[in-house]
Amino acid sequence: MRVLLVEDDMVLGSAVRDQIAADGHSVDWVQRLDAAGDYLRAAPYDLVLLDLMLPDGLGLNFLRKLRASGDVTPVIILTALDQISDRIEGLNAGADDYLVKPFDLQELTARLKAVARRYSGNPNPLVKIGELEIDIAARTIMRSGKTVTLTAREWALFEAFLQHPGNLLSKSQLEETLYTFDAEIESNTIEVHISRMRKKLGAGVIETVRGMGYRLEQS
Amino acid sequence: MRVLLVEDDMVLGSAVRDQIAADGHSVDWVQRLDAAGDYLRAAPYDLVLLDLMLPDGLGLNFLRKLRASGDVTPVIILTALDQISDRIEGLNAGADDYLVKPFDLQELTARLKAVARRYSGNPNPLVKIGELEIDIAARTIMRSGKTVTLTAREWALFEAFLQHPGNLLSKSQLEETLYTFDAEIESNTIEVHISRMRKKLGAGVIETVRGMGYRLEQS
DNA sequence: CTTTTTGCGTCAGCTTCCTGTAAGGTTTCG
DNA sequence: CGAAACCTTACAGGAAGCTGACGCAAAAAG
Repeated sequence: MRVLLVEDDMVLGSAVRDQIAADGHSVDWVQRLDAAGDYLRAAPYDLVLLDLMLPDGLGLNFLRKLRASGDVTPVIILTALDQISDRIEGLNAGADDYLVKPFDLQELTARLKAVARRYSGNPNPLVKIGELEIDIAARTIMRSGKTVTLTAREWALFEAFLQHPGNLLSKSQLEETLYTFDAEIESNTIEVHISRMRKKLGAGVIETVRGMGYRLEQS
Repeated sequence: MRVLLVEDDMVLGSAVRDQIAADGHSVDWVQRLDAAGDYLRAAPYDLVLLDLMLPDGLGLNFLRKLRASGDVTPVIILTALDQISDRIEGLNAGADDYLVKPFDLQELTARLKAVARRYSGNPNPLVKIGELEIDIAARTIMRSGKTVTLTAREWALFEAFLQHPGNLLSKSQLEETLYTFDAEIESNTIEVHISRMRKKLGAGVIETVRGMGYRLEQS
């Protein structure tokens, strides 16, 4: 993986560069933002590590311009700012992840791996059920090549099935995964969710056992 | 997934609660440690998010006591401390993971998933009877590799046999497992159910003892 | 801020198939 | 042989489940 490191602190920069190199990636290290722009224009990178440097918004502006220009290279921002609002601002500006200084280098390694997995090659382990390919970590389901999007509640239910493969789950069990106190729901909420999921996942994935509950098809 | 959030900061707490809810989980949010103890005693949770709040060690003590009491619920600690040694102390106290404030909500989501996944996937014990493999928790019966599906009533009867291995069960006893009230059934309902079960489970599994009742084949 | 979209709980009408009953066949045993 | 006990099949009724529609509220878009 090719990494561009934008960091003005010489000590931190060299430490990060060495760590990334030790992880087996190639690193270009620049100290200034305008130089970073040149590097990005010259060659493609798989990841940019961007130190926001000073809280004057220059780093964020750089990131916004980069995104506005259509560049989708994953960016992890490094920041000493400890306000959540700044972090969110960074993510809104188009960052993919962040690291708060001081961070330890193992954490950096972990983030690198995560981003690398997310954006390149074949990533997380897949669970296959019939014609479905499920990436639990990414919350992604592919159904014969097409992406299936589940809502939050639907995912919660689907996850409950995945965690108990082949098990029969009663409606009350499923309700408990959605609601804190078993509110003795006098309606068919679960049935409706199951119905909506079946429409997305296809028939035959979730089996009904009359009077007892539901079960996920195995393998 | 059922999550207990222990957080005294109202702003951060509500943000975290909303994020967890958006991920499709149910959340109970308490502001004080002793309340957290009550909640944990009252109901099982799949995960505890514990803010250490102040660096006076109270949160860590709470965690240590929890572990000492035999509770193994996964715990992620939230901490403002940015010293690696403090994180290690938290992990030693029995935490499963940690998040350093301020943290990104997506990060929280990722950790939730990771912890939830780490603690799932425990296979159920199997009971073997002849060529049948029975998973009582999953309410699943495998007959020479193929899944056998029993209806609600059939499973209720089968469970009665399983709970009294080798015992002879009279028809009236079996009727009582189906009808809580003494429903004085004037027909051959049990016989019919037994017949239908034998068709699914195979001959020789349920033995008839003329004039007395039925018995499940041993071993 | 207003408008539009989306998620989700509820309801009502429809469909499915479980289940109790009965009727006739088969086995067991005096 | 005959009666009692049990087995098996068929069937109707109704409970359990399915799904399109609606409304509200929250989020996203403008």
